[in-house]
Amino acid sequence: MPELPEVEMVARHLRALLAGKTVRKAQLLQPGIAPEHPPRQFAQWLRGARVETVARRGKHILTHLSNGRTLLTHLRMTGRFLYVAAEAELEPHTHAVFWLDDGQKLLYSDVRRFGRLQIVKTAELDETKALRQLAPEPFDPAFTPEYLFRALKRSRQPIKLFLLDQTRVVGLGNIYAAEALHRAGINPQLPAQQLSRPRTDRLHTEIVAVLNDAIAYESTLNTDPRDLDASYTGGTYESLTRVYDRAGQPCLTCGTLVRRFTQGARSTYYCPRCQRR
DNA sequence: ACTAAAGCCTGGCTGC
DNA sequence: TGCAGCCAGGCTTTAG
Repeated sequence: MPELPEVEMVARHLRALLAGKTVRKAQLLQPGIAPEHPPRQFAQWLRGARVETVARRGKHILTHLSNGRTLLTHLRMTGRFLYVAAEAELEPHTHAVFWLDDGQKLLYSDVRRFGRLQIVKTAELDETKALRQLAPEPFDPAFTPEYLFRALKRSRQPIKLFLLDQTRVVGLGNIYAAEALHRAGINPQLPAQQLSRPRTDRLHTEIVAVLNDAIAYESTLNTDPRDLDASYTGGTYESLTRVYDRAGQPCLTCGTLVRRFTQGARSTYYCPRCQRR
């Protein structure tokens, strides 16, 4: 389940693999993953386009093309790219194929078809629905403790749900939201607007730190750009998790048993001792 | 304006 | 053994 650090790794690897290369031909096999475009239109916009660079915004991957368009990708839960020889068999659940001018092809595969591809004019990127509402990047100077405090004050939601809302904070998913709250010693049920200013500063620090730690860790572990999906299927972030998916096991800080409960229809993990309201 | 919940999907696991 | 039923969860859409 790629969150910001895993998407960052995929974007970096795609950049290394694709920058300067030309898409000879593209094919959309499963139109449902690109609902904005007819498959032929999708293929036409990519054919002959050179990849200028690959960037990331939140959990979206932005592949900038020489024709003034950008391929927007969101992997959601199980989306992944594979970089294989042009004559290689297609992986199961391959929904799009991009033949490159280096004798390789890029596959987009997604078992559950939650992920989405979209092609937009690069000049209109910031106005697209997918990106328009997003909060500042956690590593951007605009993401300050003041920003976070003001956003928290406007919400009565439990803070865990607040952290998952990409219009307030970008990049956290279920795993890193739980980890950031654990590191900051905050109970996931606390109403967002009740977080004090000092604890907001601490939370801000831990959000940035947990994402940075994950990126640093995955960077050392996954150095081959061709391992495009190893960063989130190879058991990387699990090594960083101190509460996520550890219900019934001792908290790594204090030994109290980690608890799990359902919040917003998904599992929240926390330590009842370290994370008081 | 805000929050809550349903729906999208399918593989893997559990329990009968 | 086989199979029904549940679970995983990011995001959009719909309902309240």
